[in-house]
Amino acid sequence: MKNELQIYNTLSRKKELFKPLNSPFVGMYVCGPTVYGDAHLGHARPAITFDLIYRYLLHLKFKVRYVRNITDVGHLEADADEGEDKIAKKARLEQLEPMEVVQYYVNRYRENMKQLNVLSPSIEPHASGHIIEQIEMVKEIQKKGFAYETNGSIYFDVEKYNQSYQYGILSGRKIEDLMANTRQLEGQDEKKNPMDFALWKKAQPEHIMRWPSPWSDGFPGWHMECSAMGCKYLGEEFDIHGGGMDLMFPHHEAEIAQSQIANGKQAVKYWMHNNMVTLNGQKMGKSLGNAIDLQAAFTGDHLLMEQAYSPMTIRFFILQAHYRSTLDFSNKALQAAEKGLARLINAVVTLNNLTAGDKSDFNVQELKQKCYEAMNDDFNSPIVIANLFDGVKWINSVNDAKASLNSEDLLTLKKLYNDFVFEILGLKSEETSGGNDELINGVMNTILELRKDAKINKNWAIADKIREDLSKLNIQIKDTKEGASWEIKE
RNA sequence: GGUCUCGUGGCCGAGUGGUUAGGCAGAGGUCUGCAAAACCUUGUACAGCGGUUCGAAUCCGCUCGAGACCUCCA
Repeated sequence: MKNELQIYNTLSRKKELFKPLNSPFVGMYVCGPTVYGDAHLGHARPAITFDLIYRYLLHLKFKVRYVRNITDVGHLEADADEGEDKIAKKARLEQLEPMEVVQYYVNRYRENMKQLNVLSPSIEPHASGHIIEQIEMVKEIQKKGFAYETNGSIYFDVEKYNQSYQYGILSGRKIEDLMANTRQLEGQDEKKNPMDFALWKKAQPEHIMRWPSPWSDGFPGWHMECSAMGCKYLGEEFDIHGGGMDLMFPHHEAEIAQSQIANGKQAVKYWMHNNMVTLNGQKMGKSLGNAIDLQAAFTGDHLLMEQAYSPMTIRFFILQAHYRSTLDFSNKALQAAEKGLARLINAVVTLNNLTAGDKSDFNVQELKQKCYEAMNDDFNSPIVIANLFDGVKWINSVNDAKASLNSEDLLTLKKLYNDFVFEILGLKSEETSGGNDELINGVMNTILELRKDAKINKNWAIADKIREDLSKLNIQIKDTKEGASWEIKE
């Protein structure tokens, strides 16, 4: 039973057996970034979560089309500048073309993703490149009678929708509660009901990003893009739709309603939502002003950062928590992740140098089974990692000649770690600085030779001076049975 | 205010009605000329109060506390 993949479906609020609509093909759509600023630690969460899922599905030999959009139009500012697009606002402030801003942040986002070893999705569609598809979808909804026009803007009639379907099934909301609780915002007077959402917005004169439509020169409402692009690239029905929990309502709820009306069916089979990264227990978010940019985390250049943390440390840190739990950021936690990751990676290096013995002292098959069971249980990466650490003890004891593995088990173990550590968890060993520099390597080898001679001659003063002076340069000498090696410390 | 989630040892973080999570830190040890590094061993836990049960940290109720969504948000 646990040999089959179970996925927690937000829609049903329980784990379900994963059965793709058209196995072995899998369609997966994940809400991507709005490119009006740099990605922060919070953005790394869905990126890494769905990268893990993508990698595991590929590992299971599914043929996955993974679509992750770039939102470059359509998000309205909440407070000031009513109706002004986030991208357009940023552009005006910086005197740039909107698409220049988009390109700039897309490039930086991709660079961050690459650093985190996040695989590129199969398709990364821009919302601005799919205006026609969005307009067509709005037309369809209008034709079915679930949209109405006010002053050139089109709104979705939630109340009417709720008469035939259930608005709020994903987030567990009831329309009566929504009626009673939706806040009064500017511009609401165009709507029949406060909870109605915009499908198309007429652009104000100063609004730069605008497109012609049957109703007005304007831009699509921000829920439209995912419905339109998901449908275009994955079909009217597809397997997985992911995103942050904060998108559940209203964004995903609106998507469900739009697609239901436009296509006459539920678009998504499995809804998956990752939880938030928190800082001191509070959600990290751009608008909350407590976000730490990924770049700042990588360089340590931030008030809250005690040191720099490598992209792999960040990745490992995120994978050490289950994707549906909140994850609290702290220097202590990051430092723990950094050391734990080093231990794991070192063990893999050790493993690859091990030689087989005649007998096996460990049950490698059982370990392998446990790793797959953990992944099959709704992608439980923390359990996978815990299992891998159990194996680290084995690896080290074999390395210390305190135990042995026969050739078959050793081969299985090597494949297991290669598969899980690198392919599935997507970790990679980060080359220690200087390791590729021929000049430094040559100099260091000479120095270590001299120190070795000094030690043979019991000239401890020289040996220790070399060690201490190098240490001041953040070069750490490691004496082992096999001789000395060196490493540049952070 | 409404809806929902969570509360695990010094820190992060899994999980389960009865059996060691794991990592980091701390302590002890091996190695070493001494260190460091590495490796080994290892204690401390399930917010509080009731209830169900042979047995609950795990199920139910209440209390307290934290958070998310209801508005842009990963």
